[in-house]
Amino acid sequence: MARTAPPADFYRAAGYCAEESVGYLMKHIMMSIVSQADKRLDAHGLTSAQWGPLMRLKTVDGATVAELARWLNVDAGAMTRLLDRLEKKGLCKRVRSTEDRRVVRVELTPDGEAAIAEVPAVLAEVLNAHLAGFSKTEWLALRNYLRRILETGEALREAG
Amino acid sequence: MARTAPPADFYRAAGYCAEESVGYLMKHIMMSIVSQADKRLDAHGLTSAQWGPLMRLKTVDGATVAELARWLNVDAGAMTRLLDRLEKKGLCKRVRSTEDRRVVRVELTPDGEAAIAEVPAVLAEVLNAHLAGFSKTEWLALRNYLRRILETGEALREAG
DNA sequence: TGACAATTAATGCCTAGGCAAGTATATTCG
DNA sequence: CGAATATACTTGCCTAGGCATTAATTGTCA
Repeated sequence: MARTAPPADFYRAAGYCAEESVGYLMKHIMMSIVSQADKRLDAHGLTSAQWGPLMRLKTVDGATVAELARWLNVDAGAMTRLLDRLEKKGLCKRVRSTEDRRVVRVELTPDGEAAIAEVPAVLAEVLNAHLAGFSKTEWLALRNYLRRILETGEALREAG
Repeated sequence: MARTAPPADFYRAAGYCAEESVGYLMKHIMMSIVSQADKRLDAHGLTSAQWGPLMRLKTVDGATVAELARWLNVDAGAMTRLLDRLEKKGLCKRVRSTEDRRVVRVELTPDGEAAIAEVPAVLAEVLNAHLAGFSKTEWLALRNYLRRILETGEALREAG
């Protein structure tokens, strides 16, 4: 395992200011992105939480509940209930596996495929709108920063 | 109103890849930060959603429900229920205003003040841990990028 | 083989947010 | 003054996630 860098020293308990925290900024950016995407996806009968598993099913049809939950980094119970709602709307269906009878495979229905048709366009549009004014160099730098933070966060979780 | 830059052109519907999206990256970074902070704040009986209003009350004691909701960018109904839970735990109390009887002022109790004593240290620690390996220049650049995106997002909301 | 452990899904109970409708109070204007 | 309007919560109903427990099934190993 690669040795990890020591923690940074940018924030301190005394005089901590929310508006200067990258956490505060990212939280509010995400709220903006999600609400914009929700507004546009509402017309297709989807919420921002629902297109995730459907999009995953588009590339990995027959994925299991556990796989979807891991992929989206959510609880298995939450995924069960999310699939309940999607199945009730007829966008996917569950099929008990015959090889391993514990496993449930999830399949996209034609209605489900239709529902997610516009999702990539909506996401691209919303992201591009939020990145107005960014040069390609800046965008790449931002993406690298974010990737590094995410890797550090994953290392933190593994370290406990 | 300042003229806004045209949307960027970094993402496209065809071949859209979640892992390359700054939205996906920020979402998972926030999940990591929140879960780390939650783990540490659990010892003080707080959740990540609960320290927000309490910290705001520390600087603006007697803030109204509407002010707290605006500050945290959440629904007024959600704030009402969050305060229900905080009040039940004895961390704050509601006082009906006498000047304007529609208004409810929220005040921090001694238990509430004690509960948030460690919050700034926890937040600083979690953020610094996630920023391990960042130079001060990189951190400032990241913060600027995030601020610009947030401003663009707010302009989008106002524009509708 | 048979007890034990591990895995998969599902369920109950909790916190939590969005939206819409309702209630109480305050303000504005004819 | 009095009706219309606006504001400040509150509540109900929905989606949504975390944690703990349970049931069914599979794998392991003595």
